[in-house]
Amino acid sequence: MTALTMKEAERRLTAHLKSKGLKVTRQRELILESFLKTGKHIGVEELLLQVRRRSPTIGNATVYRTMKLFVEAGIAEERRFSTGATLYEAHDGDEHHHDHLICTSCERIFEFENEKIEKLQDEVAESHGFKLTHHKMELYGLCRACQG
Amino acid sequence: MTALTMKEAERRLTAHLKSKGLKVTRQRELILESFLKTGKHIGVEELLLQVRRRSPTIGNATVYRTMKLFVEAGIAEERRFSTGATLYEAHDGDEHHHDHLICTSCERIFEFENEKIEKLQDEVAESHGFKLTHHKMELYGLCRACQG
DNA sequence: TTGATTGCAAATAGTTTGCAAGCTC
DNA sequence: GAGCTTGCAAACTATTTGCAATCAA
Repeated sequence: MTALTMKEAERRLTAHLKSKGLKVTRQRELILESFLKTGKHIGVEELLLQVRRRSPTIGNATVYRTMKLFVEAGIAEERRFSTGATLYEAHDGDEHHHDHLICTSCERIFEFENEKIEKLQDEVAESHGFKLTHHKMELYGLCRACQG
Repeated sequence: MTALTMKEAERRLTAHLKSKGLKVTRQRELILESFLKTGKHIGVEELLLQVRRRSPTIGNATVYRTMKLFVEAGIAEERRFSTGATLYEAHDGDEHHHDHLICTSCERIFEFENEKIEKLQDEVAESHGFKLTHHKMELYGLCRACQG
């Protein structure tokens, strides 16, 4: 899984902004940096805290708006797990899709890839006449550490 | 996929209530009836409308509380699709789990079962040391009718 | 009777929106 | 300078909670 680099992310962002007549702002760059730095599955609240360390007056609306922009720009993906709040993760953009294992006790989230499952999903979709665009698979249970 | 009958649902509900020292009330029975009658994937708001036709003063909090109870009693399952609000569906309770195909255009939801996928999921979980309790799989795309 | 339950209203969590002031191009 | 953006506060949506009155066992 190739990680999304800052360089590549900036490229996508500026391209997207330009194509929409939007602007590069200090806030957008700050949020992008914090977002990429903080790794997997970050929520708006946590991201806001990160960003405010460097720019204390930033508003939460800005972060919400910016994360949507990142999704449109192909930088971030939105995830809504059972736990309520929306989390974002960096969108690497290669063909390898990954899914999630979620511990219902400690709430930690692990990732996995499985090509066989992906293939079966395609088959299922096809047999129902569906043209698939994306999917979500989440396995819930107890992780090793929480099985006591 | 055996449908959940009213009789079976009532049995599960009274059993659950008894085991917890809770009570059978008019509201709980009304909500149960409306819930089972209305078929797949109903949200609290819609359910509330149904129930209020027969008992106009029922409060939404009661419906929320009752649906949680139904989940605990093994009568209902909670589903959070990408579309925001939580939907409930009847929990048949046999071993066959089903997943969803969701049309991103008309928002219709189709169901499917696939044992091979389930088996692979178990393998994945095991290889990560997880003890699985449940899962969610949603395939998004265009249904036959929406492919033009 | 007694404790669970209800309806209501107020509270909360997460997110969105309106707007005047401030930036970016 | 034009118009996009921001921060703030208020609005909104979905859900939860406190509480006095009511109901089931």
